[in-house]
Amino acid sequence: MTAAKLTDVARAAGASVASVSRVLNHPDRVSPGMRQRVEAALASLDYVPNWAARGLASRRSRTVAAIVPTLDIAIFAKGVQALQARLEKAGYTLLVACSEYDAEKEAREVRAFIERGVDGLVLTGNWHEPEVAAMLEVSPLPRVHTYSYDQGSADCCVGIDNRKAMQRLTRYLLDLGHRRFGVATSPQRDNDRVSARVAGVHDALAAAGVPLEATQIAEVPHSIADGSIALRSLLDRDPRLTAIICINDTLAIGALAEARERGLAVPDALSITGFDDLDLAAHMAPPLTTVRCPASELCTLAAEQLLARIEGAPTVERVELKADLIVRRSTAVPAHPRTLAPV
Amino acid sequence: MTAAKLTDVARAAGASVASVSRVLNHPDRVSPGMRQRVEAALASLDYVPNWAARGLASRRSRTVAAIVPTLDIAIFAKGVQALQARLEKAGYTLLVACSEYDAEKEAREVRAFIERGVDGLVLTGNWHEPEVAAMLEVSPLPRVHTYSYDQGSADCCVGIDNRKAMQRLTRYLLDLGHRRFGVATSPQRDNDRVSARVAGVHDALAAAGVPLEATQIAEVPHSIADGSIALRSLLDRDPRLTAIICINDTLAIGALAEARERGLAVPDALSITGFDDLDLAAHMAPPLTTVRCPASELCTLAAEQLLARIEGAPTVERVELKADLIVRRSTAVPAHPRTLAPV
DNA sequence: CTGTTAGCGCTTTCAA
DNA sequence: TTGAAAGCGCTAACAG
Repeated sequence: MTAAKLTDVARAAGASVASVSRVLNHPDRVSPGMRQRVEAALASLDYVPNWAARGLASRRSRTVAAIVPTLDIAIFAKGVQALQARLEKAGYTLLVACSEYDAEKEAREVRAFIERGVDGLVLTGNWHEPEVAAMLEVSPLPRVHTYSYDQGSADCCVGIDNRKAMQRLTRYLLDLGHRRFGVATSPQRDNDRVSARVAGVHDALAAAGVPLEATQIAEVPHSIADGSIALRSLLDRDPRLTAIICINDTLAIGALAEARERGLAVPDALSITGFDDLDLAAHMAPPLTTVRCPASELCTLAAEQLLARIEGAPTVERVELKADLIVRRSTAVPAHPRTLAPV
Repeated sequence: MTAAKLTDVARAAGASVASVSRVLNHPDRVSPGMRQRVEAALASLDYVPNWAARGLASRRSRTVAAIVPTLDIAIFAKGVQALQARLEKAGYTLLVACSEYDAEKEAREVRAFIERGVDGLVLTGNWHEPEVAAMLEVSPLPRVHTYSYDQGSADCCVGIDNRKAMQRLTRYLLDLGHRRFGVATSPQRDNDRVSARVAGVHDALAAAGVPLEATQIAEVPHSIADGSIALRSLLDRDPRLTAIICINDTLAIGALAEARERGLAVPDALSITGFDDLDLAAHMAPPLTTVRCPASELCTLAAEQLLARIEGAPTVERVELKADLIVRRSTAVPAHPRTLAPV
């Protein structure tokens, strides 16, 4: 027994395929009697629409694609989860791909999704290979950039102001009395979130007249272990550091582990901060001071913006979510604050 | 300028649409000269195939769907990541949905994906709503069940033997001298991985003649905080517990945090174990004793099995991966071992 | 090796 | 309100 198609339903209901199609897509344009007969036939035949045929005829796929760097970082996994949930509610399905922080791979994936005929695209960050913009120029597609808010973005973006948030965090550390900082970061290249965060540190430090040498910055990959490595190299270069700013919680967790390993008490001997506020952050030993990146809300909003655009909303909205500073117990007044003029 | 279609390319290349289609799909069945001309035309026209049309005509979507409970648990996010990577390599795209541990929602999603015309389905676990089997009976679809290995499964499954692994872990604890256990688990209902793990604990304990009352089992939801709650209720009911078996690392991390909160030294005063071996596990304080669930390998393999089945491999393979016990520093000999006959 | 052609299953004018 | 019919863009017989 092969799957029933529209003609079968039409025959069973004593109607035309057009009418059946109508009760499926525009039930209001059909008389109640007809609707009833057709619905009965639909049900009795276990009718299942063919997506490809529908897509071909209607030139819409009811599919949205998201490209994130990786799903192996909770903040993105959580975002995809939220995206999927919201999109599903609207009858859309979500395609996912990972760029692995490779701008060229991202561009290839964008191309593949365009071919694939998706109705919309969710991208991570505002910076992409120029080729991406070019492709989207040729086949204009509703799209939204997520996670970072960029006032100047030509497209719709919903995210946080990473730079500002990091300025705030740095200032908090400065206020605590810290003057010797180390920063542990993932590669800044092609990553506007990360580079904005590092810029935020520079901003705040420069404003306070506190120097930050190149040797006080460790750029490492993305794993927890890399956080440990970063702390190690930072401390090896300058054991007098009193505060380590990690550009995300993952790195911070690694740094915390390394500090423990070295017998360095956090926060008494060393303050460590993260960024993102993963569920984990609150459960570390000690609980991590960090900045909350509201991934779920952010992506839910992004999905809504995208949906609106797909259904024809003309405006390009840029939405900034706030990124609160969450002070917990991984930060404190430095053990031996150098006596300096207040900032 | 609207997108070029096959007929345009054919005209430009002075060939028939069939030939163009051939160089696209079966380049080997075409003469080199023809291929060259067509490829030139393809390139000069920036030809992009229409996925829906292709799917409709070929009755294949080159799309695979995966349903996982959530992406908010690293082990699943990592699996989806691996799935996507392997599938992408084979020219397939991945659709993702989350069941949120709701068997009925999972069934609805299966239905939606069948409608959607996916070529294959990746499911989590071996247990599903009966309706799922029924639907897959009606529209037979290559599918693979992941994470748990079940000898008796009628379908292809690739996973670990959760029960056996947990028996092993429990025996290890028993050998250490523990006799008073608590187990922290997520809901067992509709979840064969979890229930198998709990069964494994029962097996090993029963074999050793060590009792496990209902009060020694705390069933909580899935978050880290729930792990803390579980430990709290377990200890409140019986402060003499010396070992807490958490059915996954997430719960264990919560338990660890709670132990710390209560001033209970791990492992000296209390041993705690996890399951999964998330990246995190090794970086906890103390590093977590756990069982490794090789999510990436597992899902890569699952993707390959599925691909093989889609391309026509007839056999149903069941693949068991080994789940190693990873002993770290969250477990030790109990502080006050009761003197009992050796197990 | 190449071209002709008949669909794939559905949506959507256009008439009735 | 309903139906007939013309595609949507592509693949895969089939014939040459």
